[in-house]
Amino acid sequence: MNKLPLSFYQRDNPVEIAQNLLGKIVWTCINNTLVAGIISETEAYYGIEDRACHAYGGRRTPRTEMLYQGGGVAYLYLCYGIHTLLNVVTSCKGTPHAVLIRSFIPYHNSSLMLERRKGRYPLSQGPGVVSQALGLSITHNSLSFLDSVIWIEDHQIMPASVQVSARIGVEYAKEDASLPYRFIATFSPPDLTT
DNA sequence: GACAAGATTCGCT
DNA sequence: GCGAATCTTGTCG
Repeated sequence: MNKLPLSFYQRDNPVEIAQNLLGKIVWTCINNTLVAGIISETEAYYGIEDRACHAYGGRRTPRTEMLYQGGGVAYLYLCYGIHTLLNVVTSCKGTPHAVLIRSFIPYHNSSLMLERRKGRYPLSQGPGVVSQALGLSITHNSLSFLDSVIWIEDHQIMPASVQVSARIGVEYAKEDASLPYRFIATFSPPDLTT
């Protein structure tokens, strides 16, 4: 097992970490059952300077407090009252940077993901869908990636190519909405599912 | 205490 | 392609 160390998360640049997370493997063990996926799409949220970030302008509320706790924990929140979105908190204590996991490629136990998705496809594309497939809900907010039921490993899988674009669904962030903070990886072979 | 809006998904037209 | 679903959070009074 090659769990990512705290030093991976506590670097200061979430854009770099968002790119580095591509090809890493995210695991969850919920109800004593393992599932895993190869991270294939991420978005960076650049703390207080980023209008799209919940902590823009240094805002501190009960919800955003999590973002200030220092890298290496999970930030999950409910979007549109329906969907749970999974973020990786990065940087050090006091700096509210985060990376949103938007999609992954099923790597282990895709049959359980299909069950959790109620037979629907896609299995693991889209931020709300990612949380469903991994079995996560807001009750898993604040969990540590170093010592809990969710963690990320490095299996030395490198993307074959990486596409960069503007983030999705953040039009309200005005000029920051067009920043190139979204990263989409393709792999070779394209389907590594076990 | 009330209200508007949201880092989305799904089903139907 | 469009609109409903659904509820927490943040802001304002």
